[in-house]
Amino acid sequence: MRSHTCGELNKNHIGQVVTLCGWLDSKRNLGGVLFLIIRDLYGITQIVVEPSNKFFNEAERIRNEYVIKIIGTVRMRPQGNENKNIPTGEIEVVLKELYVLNESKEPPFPVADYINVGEETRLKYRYIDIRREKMKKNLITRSRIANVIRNYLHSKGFYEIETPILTKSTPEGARDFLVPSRMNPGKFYALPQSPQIFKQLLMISGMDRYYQLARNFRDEDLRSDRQLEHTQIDLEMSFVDEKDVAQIVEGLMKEIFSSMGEELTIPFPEMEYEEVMLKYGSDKPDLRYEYEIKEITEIFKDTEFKIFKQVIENGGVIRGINAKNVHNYSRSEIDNLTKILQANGAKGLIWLKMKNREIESPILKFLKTQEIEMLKNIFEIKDGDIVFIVSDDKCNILKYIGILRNEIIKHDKNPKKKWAFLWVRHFPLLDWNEEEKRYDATHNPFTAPLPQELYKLDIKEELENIKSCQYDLVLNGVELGSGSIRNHKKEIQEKIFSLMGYSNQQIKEKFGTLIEALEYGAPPHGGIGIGFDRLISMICGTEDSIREVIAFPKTTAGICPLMEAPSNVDEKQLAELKIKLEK
RNA sequence: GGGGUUGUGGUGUAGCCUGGUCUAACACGUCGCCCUGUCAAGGCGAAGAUCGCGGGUUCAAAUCCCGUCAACCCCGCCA
Repeated sequence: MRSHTCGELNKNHIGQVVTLCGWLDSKRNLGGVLFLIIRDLYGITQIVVEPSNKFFNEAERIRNEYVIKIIGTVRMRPQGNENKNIPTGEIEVVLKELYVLNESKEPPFPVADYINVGEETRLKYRYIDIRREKMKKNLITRSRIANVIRNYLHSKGFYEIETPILTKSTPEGARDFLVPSRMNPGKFYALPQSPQIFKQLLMISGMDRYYQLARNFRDEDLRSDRQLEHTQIDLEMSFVDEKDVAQIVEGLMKEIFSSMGEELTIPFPEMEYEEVMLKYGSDKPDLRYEYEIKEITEIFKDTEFKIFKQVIENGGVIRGINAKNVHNYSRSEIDNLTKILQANGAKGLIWLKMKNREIESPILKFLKTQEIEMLKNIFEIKDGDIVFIVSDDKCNILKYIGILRNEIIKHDKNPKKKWAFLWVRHFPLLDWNEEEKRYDATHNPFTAPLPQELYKLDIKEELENIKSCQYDLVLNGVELGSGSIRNHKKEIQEKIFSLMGYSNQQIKEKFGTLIEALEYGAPPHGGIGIGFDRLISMICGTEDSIREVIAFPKTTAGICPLMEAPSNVDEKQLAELKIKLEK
């Protein structure tokens, strides 16, 4: 139907008669001469219509977004009239024939990137929104990266294996989406929260290396970085340890970023969970920035400042961060910071400034010269720096310091790195759930304890101290992926389930298949799931919103304004499912 | 489940705090006319909004109050 796309013509095509198809992007009628700009996925091309042209009247009539086909001759633009901003800017096509393939109503918003449009309108007319450059670019990037992932993993011996969408409800973390079964009235399929059990079964099958760009479903409230369904780079490998998995993931990330023209250094830095919490107050610190937390409890062991004194007497700690001199914090900004911390349970926030070589602080009168000197040393305070200090018990302080560091980062516009990857390793295996009076798996119940920590499974006091083979991949302060070496021994897996409060009966009902499979020669195995939407949104720079890299996302209320889903269904459909709706 | 922000022609915003001057402003888009080298074309003109919806306060409500709906952000939740 067409000889070329709207993005490829240049001076090498001069003299050729070409056929282009696309949408009318804009029309500039100068009275005597008429310019039509035709657009398709690949670009835009200028069409010239002279008044003598028999299609002039027809060309004047067409409106934006009409679908047209044109035949014309490529020629050089007159000197001085080239448009350097577009690839086809040195040529234009002189119209010979014009066909309107379809008309269009006036679009609800102009198809132009520089026009701001509310998200709701964009989603309702997503098919028009996607005609715009940004959305087009994001979706193409997404597809290209998916291709890079597939090629890379295949080159490393992985096979993509599809797992069921209609499957069984398993008590993982989130609420399941349920699908009633017509052939088995009263019973339900669940949509998978992740292919976790299937991929472990595939390892037991001997598939050795599995991956899938898998859709995961979770019936929980949405956020800018959360949808009801999301895509995950899901992979699992047999006969591996943590290093083997890390190597594959690092190679994969390097390949992905390199395809976008970004060079990554591998291996990525790694930190123990305990260390990262102590240093950054978060299990997903943004390491594009350097701000490090310092322990200063010892400095104040003889302090006269009441609050610190009390904290220390109660076994608490005092920690602080030098926010440097990157931002001049106003009084109201400090107040605001204090409020944020107080909202999270902190008693307050102490600051310390060095201005013209003099230390300023609301608690200056309580500070001894010796203490000030020690603070200067430990925080390496330079003129203009501001230091923030919080104090509380050992547990709460981690939270405050994490919040504090994030707030400091918000005021710093100059990251030291563009991409800061980090492995956080050896998360605790179990977490006491006071409400339910049982242990939760901190990440995933299939995670194996570190081999040297296995003995602690039998010691009640040690249960919360068991370190696991759980690792998270963090990028720029975002939890990008999470994985572990799994339990391949039935006895250990059963023990962990029972610590999580499941009776033998329940274990059999909920996880029977996996437990049984573990008895038939399950190899040591492990893997990871990486958030594909988040990865793409970071690469596309869409400010944390994964909706910008998903063709047809849902609103925060879980509604698709385009399809108007969810919707009512016929009585007949319900009757077939033996379901009655109560009014 | 809780908190916050927002809702004004087709689109994006101003006006709201401090009610009257709002007969609702601006930009883009749309429509008409003019214009032979534009390219986010330009000039002149026009149409287009009962200010999300419902109630209340008031002589008077886009503006204040209550309720409600929707969108967005956050907490809870999301191994």
